[in-house]
Amino acid sequence: MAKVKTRTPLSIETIHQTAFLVIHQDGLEKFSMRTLAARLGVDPMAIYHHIPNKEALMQGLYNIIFGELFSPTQPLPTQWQARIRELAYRFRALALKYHQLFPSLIASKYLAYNQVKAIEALLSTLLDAGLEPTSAVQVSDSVLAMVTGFAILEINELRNNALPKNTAEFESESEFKHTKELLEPLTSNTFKNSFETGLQLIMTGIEAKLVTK
Amino acid sequence: MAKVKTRTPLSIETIHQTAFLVIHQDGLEKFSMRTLAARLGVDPMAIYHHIPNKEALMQGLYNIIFGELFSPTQPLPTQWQARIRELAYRFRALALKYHQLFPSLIASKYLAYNQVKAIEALLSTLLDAGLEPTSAVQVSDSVLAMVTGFAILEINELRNNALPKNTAEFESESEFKHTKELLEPLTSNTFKNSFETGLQLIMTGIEAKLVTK
DNA sequence: ACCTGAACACCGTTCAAGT
DNA sequence: ACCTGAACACCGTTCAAGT
Repeated sequence: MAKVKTRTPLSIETIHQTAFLVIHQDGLEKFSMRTLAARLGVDPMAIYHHIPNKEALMQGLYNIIFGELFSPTQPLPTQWQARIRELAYRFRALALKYHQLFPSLIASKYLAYNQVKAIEALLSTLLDAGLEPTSAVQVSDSVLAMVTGFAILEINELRNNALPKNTAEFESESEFKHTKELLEPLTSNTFKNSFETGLQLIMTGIEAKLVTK
Repeated sequence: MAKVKTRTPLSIETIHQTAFLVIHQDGLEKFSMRTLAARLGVDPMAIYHHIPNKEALMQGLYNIIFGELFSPTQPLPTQWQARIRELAYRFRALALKYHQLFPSLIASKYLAYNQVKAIEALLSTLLDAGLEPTSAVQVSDSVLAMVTGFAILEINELRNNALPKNTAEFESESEFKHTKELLEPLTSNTFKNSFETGLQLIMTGIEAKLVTK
């Protein structure tokens, strides 16, 4: 007679799944091997049977996140400009969806397998567009840098602190002369607008590169 | 008669200075309030008399780092293109100099005062170039995003893992068709080259924006 | 094969006390 | 005003043991 109290055995999938849950609900600060184990209803050390250490667990999460870039339901456009835009916007969407995890993901020293796949997709597209291999690598780095930078800018809502709420106080103690004309655009402009502008700057630059070739 | 054993009293400056030393020598992982106190020859709690918590200490370090952007010995160029390039390259130089600290600096939710000053310098320059305020903000965000992204790319030497050392193995298990023509540029191209290319892409884009205005 | 429990070597920080 | 020391509530991880 089989035991009734047989719990579903701990699997790497449930570990990942529960980790996403804990991080999303309680934030990355509250997330630890011990809080994760508690949520799993398991001894902290049980997790180590499926994963060598916390760093490996995090890398697994990062890889799952980037796997979503290639959801088969939505194929990438064929035109190279549209492909690059689509990849960039998918990256941004992931950054916002997993905003708790993204800053640490970005700071990570390693690339997950699905991140490499994303870079390959970028490189392929740029080669198809007609760039030389060396140019393609450099432009790919540039696109990657920009979307990465925008991710943390947007997640941390930086630049919202770039100018103070109290304009008068600021003007008195700063040599910055453009506060008045910039206060309105700085507060009203969204990061999505900036992201779009940044993408356009790069696309214009690429097209100029293709013409002068 | 004054005591002989009077040590130089702990100051915020020596705390910062020693923190930079410890982090540079032993890495950010080894850095803690306790290891810092040990290096200062002081009880861990002595530090808390000069600083509210570790987060504030880190913010202080970040602010000092960005203070170096405005070293009075080297004034910024007057021409707007040269100014932006100079600011970008100074940012990159700081990222490489303080590579141990930069990933956590970038992931930080707050902007240090001198970071705000740097953004102001960028914005001023773009207004001087002739951009509308709204455009200036969006382009400033783009430049900031790109240099920020390149900082972590270069520090973590990412993209070096983008393609495997073993080409044969890779080709067999991947749909990626461009390995051969990209292997050479991917290994030989430096991030400095990519940084320069990224900057050119943006500058070209800005100039196109100014013409069509 | 999978999980547990005690233990180790750490953290940041509070709080009461010393000079 | 400045520093100390014990203590609290945590970490990630090793190691020996249990089923």
